[in-house]
Amino acid sequence: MATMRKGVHLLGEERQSSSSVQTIQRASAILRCFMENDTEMGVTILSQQVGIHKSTVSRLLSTLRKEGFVDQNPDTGKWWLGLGLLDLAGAVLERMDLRKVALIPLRNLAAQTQETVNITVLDGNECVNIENISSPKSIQHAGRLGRRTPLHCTSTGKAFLAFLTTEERDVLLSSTLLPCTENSIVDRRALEQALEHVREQGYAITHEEYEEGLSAVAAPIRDHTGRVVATVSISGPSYRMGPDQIEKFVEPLKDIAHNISTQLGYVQPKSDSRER
Amino acid sequence: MATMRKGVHLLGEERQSSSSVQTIQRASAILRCFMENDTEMGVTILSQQVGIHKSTVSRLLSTLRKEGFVDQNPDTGKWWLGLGLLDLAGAVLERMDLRKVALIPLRNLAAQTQETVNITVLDGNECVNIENISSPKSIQHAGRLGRRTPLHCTSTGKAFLAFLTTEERDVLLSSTLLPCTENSIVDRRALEQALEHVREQGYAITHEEYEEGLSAVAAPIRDHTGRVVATVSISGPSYRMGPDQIEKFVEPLKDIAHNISTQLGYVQPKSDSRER
DNA sequence: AGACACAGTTTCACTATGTGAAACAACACT
DNA sequence: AGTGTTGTTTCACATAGTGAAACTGTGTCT
Repeated sequence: MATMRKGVHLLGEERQSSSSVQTIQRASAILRCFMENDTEMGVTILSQQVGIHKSTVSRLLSTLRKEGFVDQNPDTGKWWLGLGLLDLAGAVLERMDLRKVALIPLRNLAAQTQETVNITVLDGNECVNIENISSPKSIQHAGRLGRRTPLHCTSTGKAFLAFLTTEERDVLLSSTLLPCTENSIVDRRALEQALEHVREQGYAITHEEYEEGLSAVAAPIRDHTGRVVATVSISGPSYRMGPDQIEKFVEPLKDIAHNISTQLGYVQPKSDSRER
Repeated sequence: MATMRKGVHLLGEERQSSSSVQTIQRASAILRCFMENDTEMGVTILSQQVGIHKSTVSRLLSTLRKEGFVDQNPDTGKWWLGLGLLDLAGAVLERMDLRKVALIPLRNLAAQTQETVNITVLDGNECVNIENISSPKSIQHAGRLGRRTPLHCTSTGKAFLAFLTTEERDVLLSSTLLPCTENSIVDRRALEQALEHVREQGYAITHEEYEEGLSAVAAPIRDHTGRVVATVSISGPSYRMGPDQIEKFVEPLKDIAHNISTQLGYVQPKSDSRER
């Protein structure tokens, strides 16, 4: 009673189906906490934020440091994510031939358009950025490695969704579509219509559906099985991405998507009168 | 007695100074195991490689998946590092202003030299690659994000070592210098001499000290305190990096290192007769 | 200086948490 | 059907992880 174990039982918080290891969940929560706050943090603050006793946080951090997942600033004593993470991420990236294949055409596209160019893949119901070449201009869409975006209100997301089966879409869009801006499509029916349009055109456009002032075009990349495995996108501030400008971007974008697809072994099906 | 807990006590394997959390060590070992083997792996193989019971490995993996650290190939059922790692790595990279500042000059350098260009920082007694622009040529030095290299036999390493205090060097070079090739400098005295040369020149060269056929030049980047916080390097196959070619690379390389340093707030100390 | 506040680490008793053996599934070849 | 191989789940057990409290270190008042 003097000792009342407060935070121990997380039973309340959605008991996982197949049993999970608490320590890893906690370590992960700490790492994620750094990401969310995007600053160095001390033990006490961390312990408050993640709801774990500070002595435990201290112990976890010191283990995570030994493993290279976090680092301690020798000046401030505060903690931050460690360079060991780069090593793991590098291994992930290395195994994606997609990335190697895309490198050269992507640089050309970036040079040509002077806007931010990204490659994304699908992970769960989000797009993940696996390659990012930022625009040289100072007003730019600042993408970054690993950044995740929702599917229903981004050009990349729509480029994925459009070429899935209806069943697959149903799974990915099972939760309600949250609006990100006032332009976001939140009605499932309207979305299906938009996707039909994407299929016809072979690329997807968004104007300020995800973020005010941000516009983008994306085209699908297919592998040898014909599946859409990734997307290329060009994104930038809306005032530089008007209809006429987008017009200019579309052809090079589709070309590059097709070029990369071909290198991945994709062969366009013998066209039945039009491209499909 | 029927149950004989075999692998439980790791006490033997170097008991950590301040107590460590076993579960995290194990999870980390699994992640690292993927990196070392550089392939998808099944539960059984993994359990053999890291010396943990397969049921435990299975449980750890399923937790790691929930946290996005690993992923299971739906076709093969085998495991591999997860895209969630990119997210964390992206956060690490994002906080390095160094990287933002270096971006444009680096691309120019890469375009100009047509060889692989890297930026590294120091982590423990290794260099870590935080930015890599690969050469467009098909025979190239393939750097990658997060890759670690030793200090004593790389141009980047020497560019760091040369500008540390003797005490700092003593710490970093406390273990014996292992030869990587027959050109590697393994004698501490000889290394000091080489470093003196680096200080005079303001850049470091290695010819096949780290890997047969690989040559590189590196220059130090300093921050506002004057400390060497990173290096830029150009690396490629030795046959394209002869003395005359290196000669051509040196000036642009030093320029860019200086350019980046200046952007980080470095002001060259009022030169006492020569640059120092 | 001395006293106080705050932040991080270590100790220690306690038991909840993670563990491994074994049973159970789920495939893949014969 | 039968046998081997690989992954998951169950379950009893005790180890490994936990949190309270004590301790250490550092900064900041008056």
